Amino acid sequence: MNKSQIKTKLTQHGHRPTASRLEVVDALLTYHGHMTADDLFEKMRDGGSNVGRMTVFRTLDLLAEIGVVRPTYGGSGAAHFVLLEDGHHHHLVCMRCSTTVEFAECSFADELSQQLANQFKFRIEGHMLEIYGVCESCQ
Amino acid sequence: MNKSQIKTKLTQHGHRPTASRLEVVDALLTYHGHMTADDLFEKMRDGGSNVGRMTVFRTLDLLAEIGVVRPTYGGSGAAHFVLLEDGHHHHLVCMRCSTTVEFAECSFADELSQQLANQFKFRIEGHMLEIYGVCESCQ
DNA sequence: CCCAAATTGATATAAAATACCAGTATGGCT
DNA sequence: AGCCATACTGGTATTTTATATCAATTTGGG
Repeated sequence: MNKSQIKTKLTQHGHRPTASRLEVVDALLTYHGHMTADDLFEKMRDGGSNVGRMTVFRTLDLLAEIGVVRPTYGGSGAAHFVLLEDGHHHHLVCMRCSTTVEFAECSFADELSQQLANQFKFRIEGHMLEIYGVCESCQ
Repeated sequence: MNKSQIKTKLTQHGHRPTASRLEVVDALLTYHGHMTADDLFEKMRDGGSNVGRMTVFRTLDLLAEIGVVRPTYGGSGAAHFVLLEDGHHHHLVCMRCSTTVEFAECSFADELSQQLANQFKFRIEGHMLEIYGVCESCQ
């Protein structure tokens, strides 16, 4: 998912692709997610941006609402946001040190998606597969 | 995963299955997860328990470390803990209102697990599949 | 039974998220 | 183009959530 696709998605959902919001999107794409709202805010500020902290929080919430990012809990007391490229994201996370590595392979089947959509009357838009384990250095 | 299995798992990892910890486990099993640490603490307190807030937090962290529960972010500012029955958990969550429904079907393949374990040198112990969408009443 | 080590829980502190609100920018409208 | 209602912004204050600290207590091995 690139910037212009996200911009379109904002518009489609009735939200304005304002300069501030697009700065947040740029920062997300640059740092490739997996950061807390405050981390992102600080990176942006350090990079010369004037976007306020509140706007970063609100924009991330908004992006979560339209399926661009998804908050996860890394065990650090703050939500981490991951970018849902093409609507999904998969990673391996260490149960001890929270080290996280992403991977592309996905075994989520279309038929399961369809079945769940029918059964629970949800419109399905994406998914995240999070695998837990213990990394090499924590074993 | 029942109480005695969790008790065994605590011992195996070198932790004591103390009365306080087992009270937390009982509460988790009773309310079937999907609660914040404070929610659980209050339920326990209301139920007559004298276990302290800190112990609830610490026990949940401990249980997360040994793979019994997993924190997720429900968009409420606090981590929600889900019980990983048999090491895994699958649910559908609404991107608008955060309504969550669980389901049993799982398409996570053993071969993918093996492949990831080899590739990243992780010892894999469980997973969570979180599917995003919009629920019937939010559509 | 005793002791070292683990655990507990109250309080204090820090960190994260939200509420609020006045000011600003935006898009639709004439 | 200019006006207006509405969306958005960003600072500060507040609330909520999580962690650190530490004395007291409990636990299991010897």
